Amino acid sequence: MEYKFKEIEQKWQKRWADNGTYRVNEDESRRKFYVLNMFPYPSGAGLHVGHPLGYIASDIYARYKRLCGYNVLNPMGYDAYGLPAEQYAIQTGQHPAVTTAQNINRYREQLDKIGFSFDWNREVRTCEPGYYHWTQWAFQKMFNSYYDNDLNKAQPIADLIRHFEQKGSDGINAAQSEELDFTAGEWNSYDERRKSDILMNYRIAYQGETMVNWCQELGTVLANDEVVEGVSVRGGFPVEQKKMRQWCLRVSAYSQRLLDGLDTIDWSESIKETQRNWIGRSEGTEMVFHVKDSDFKFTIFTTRADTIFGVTFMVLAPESELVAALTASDRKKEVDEYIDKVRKRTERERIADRKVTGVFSGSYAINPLTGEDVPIWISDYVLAGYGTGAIMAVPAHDSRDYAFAKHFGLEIRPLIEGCDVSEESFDAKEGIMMNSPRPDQAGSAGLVLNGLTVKEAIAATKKYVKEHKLGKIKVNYRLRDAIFSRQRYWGEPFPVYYDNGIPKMIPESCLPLELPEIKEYRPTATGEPPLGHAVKWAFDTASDKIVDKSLIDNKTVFPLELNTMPGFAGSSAYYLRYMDPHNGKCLVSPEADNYWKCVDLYLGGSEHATGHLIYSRFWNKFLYDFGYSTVEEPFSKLINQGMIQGRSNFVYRIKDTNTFVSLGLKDNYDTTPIHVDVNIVSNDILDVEAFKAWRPEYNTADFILEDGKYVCGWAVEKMSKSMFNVVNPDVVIEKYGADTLRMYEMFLGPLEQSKPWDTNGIDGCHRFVRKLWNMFFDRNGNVCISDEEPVKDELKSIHKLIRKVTSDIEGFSFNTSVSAFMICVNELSALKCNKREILGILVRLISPFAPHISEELWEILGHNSTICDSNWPECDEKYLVEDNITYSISFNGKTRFTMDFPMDATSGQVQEAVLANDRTQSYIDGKTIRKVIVVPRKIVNIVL
RNA sequence: GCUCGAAUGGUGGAAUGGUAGACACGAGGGACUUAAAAUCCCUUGACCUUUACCGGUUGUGCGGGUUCGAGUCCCGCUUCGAGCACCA
Repeated sequence: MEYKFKEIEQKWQKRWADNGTYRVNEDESRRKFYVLNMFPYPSGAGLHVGHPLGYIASDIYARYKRLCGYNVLNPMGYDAYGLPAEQYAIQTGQHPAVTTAQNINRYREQLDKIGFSFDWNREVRTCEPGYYHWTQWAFQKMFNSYYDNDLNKAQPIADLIRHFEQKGSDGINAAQSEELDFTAGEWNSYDERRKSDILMNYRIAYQGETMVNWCQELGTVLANDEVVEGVSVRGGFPVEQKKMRQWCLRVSAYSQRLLDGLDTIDWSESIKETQRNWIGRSEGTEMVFHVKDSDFKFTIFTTRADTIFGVTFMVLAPESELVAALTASDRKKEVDEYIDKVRKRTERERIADRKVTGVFSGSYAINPLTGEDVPIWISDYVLAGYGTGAIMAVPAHDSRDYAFAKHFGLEIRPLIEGCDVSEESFDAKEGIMMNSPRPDQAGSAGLVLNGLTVKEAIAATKKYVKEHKLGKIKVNYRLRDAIFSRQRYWGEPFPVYYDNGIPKMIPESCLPLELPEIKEYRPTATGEPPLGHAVKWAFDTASDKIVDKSLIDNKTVFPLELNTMPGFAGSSAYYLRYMDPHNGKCLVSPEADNYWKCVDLYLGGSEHATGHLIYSRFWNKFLYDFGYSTVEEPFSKLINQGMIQGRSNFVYRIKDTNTFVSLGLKDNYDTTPIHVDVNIVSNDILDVEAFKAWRPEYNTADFILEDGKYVCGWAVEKMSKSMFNVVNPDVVIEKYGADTLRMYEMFLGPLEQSKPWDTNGIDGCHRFVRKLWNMFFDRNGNVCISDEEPVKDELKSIHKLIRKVTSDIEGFSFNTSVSAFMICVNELSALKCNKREILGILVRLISPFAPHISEELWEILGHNSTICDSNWPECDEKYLVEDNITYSISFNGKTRFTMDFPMDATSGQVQEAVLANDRTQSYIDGKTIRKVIVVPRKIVNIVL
């Protein structure tokens, strides 16, 4: 009988949907397993063949786990807020909600054809009020919390306020933007605005002044990669560095926990390393420097306290608040000019163009150990955002300080024996220290490091600094707080209103605050974000939501926050929402959360290593602190599937003609390669007629063929429209069916590796699927299943497969499973096996990979229930015992001959006493064999 | 510059330290067929030897090392890819 994949696949997809086969509920009597894919942003281009790779892999795992008896949660949804829909709206006026819904429908159509076991009943969309309710809720919780460094967790801000009222800032060890110092009396005397400002210093979601790339013309903040040479990429408008009040999340408070958590989860080492890098923990010393002839003092951060005797100048970041205080009056003009110049440059430009620049402030600091005067400079190689924005410069042992010193002719004082600093600095943290001032010298202050190793010297200096109260040991992190405001329309509105300019939360009972309709998606004429167009919304909603309408009498200021949240807001806790997606009372019920706990297997691209995967870990830790999430790390195992790249095809046009020459002959001509649509090329052979019809200009094209064919060239490139190398899964399914597509995507190569989509190999997988199908039918197309007892070889073949596929799936080695299926089907076909028992095992093993055909064949085998409700076959090792085992006998390292030794069928042991033990040395025959090395189940080398 | 990966036939890729190249594609040959499609069988790393069978040499980016035995482990390179990058 013919394998009609289209009918079979439609039949089963319909049946699964009608019967709710993949609906899942919390069931305390069964073990749970939570499989999750990073949900997609539904783009207008639809899915290409690379998108489903991870979904297929996770679906295989989910189906496998289900057959193993687990209650599997395998949900899918959409990250629906995003820039493309908004930009499309600006161009066309089409509401982003409309385009997004269209795109989602298209995605769903495409996904449904692939035969996933998603529980669509649990779908979430981040742009729906029922969903973003909980994004807004979490934001409010963060606003109402601070991070207690002693307890190492987030706490209600009310506790902090109570502390301020009773004791002021004394005894507070909280994550903060800057160090504040006030008494209870002072706090109680502050007005509301002052109190609000102070609390912002501690809140986990806070408003802060941050440096941003501001584009006046576009009316928005731009990311660094949207700015080139001081102008916006889009439009070419000038961009300036500007301090702006923005909502931020105090992610940095969680730095240490984010770092420690990495040791508890099963992620790839490379992605953990990326995150460690991003968090950037560095342990060092903060030291206080007094300013000469002044009461002023400032703090620097260094990891090389040992180099204190090599300090020959200090450097401040241009943005540092210290600059104004430390600039001498006669240097003010030059300093101002320098600062002005620096301000115009974006951070990116600063990094790209590393010319040494700087200016002398006119002030001197006093080295706390030697009492020496040290000139204070200002330069943009010091960053305001890291450490204290000020450094002690040791040109001999830091390459950046070295470059600066060389450029401005400052002293370079080496501290390590035998190092040569005439050409470059000696940065390595190794060697023996020298050049400390002698103990009897003025300024030695009793610390002599000479003769110590760098490591010892760092420790000694730290100890000294601590004992003499010159500073303290400090851990710094590179991780910055996340800027959480966007001047956009298509995002979650902030549940925030302003009362005389003081931000306040809309009552929780009034959430969600819904996004209004607007007519114009650009910023307003007055420079407000797009939501500024929704004047009525901004006032009326506020008055609806806030009981006291008298709060909004001042109509010169919008009472609602007009910024929206960034893309990562909605994707930070969606895995929790899937557990209980329709709950209107809370993000997730404690019962559901307690059952599903965390994601057991998370699949997604590695491009989210420093974005989503940090933010959602932070978000979850925050929720965990308040008991809203039961597990501290949300994703216990992470697999990063590789990207599927495009495989482009080229034709070669002879210059200035309309003649195209085949690949093998192109070197005889002067040709230009031209991308050709991969859909009219098959196995690199061009469909010449389709090519002529492709574009009008090729209508009259001539061809120089080889062997009667036009052979195209190829290259691996990103899959994109402009390369004409996009392959749509629908087209593949139309031609081969979903089961073949699924098999082939897995067969293509290791899951975590990037690889090009090469349509050439798909025939092999299709052939395999058909071969499987044909095993169930005789020559006349009638079902031909036998109830005879399986023979030994059949049992052996199928149990080998059980063992292989089980371990492959557990190890995410899906490509080798597909090979194993092919081998097994070939073996069984050769044996003309049509035994019901064997085939039943076979289709169950294949079902996670090719669910439709498996269901159909399962039915043909006479089962009433779906294959999803069957169980995973178990391997019985007794069928795998070899009859005999071959040993190679080596002589001086060369294989001389091989011998077969019989094996005991029940014990699996070799029936030769002399070979009974593993890896033993034995003497077989006093004359010739000296040593026997036994490798179990494999080969035995007998060295003569 | 730093960190992490990777390197195996014409191609995608297999190989708990134990017969390298499974499986698949492509290619070549053959069977069936009026023909095509489909299907099936054989060959397929390179080189040498042989009429043929048999047999041999060499071979996993490069150079060393450990081992009876290395694609695999260790040391030192080369190249490619990814990420971070003035982080004191």
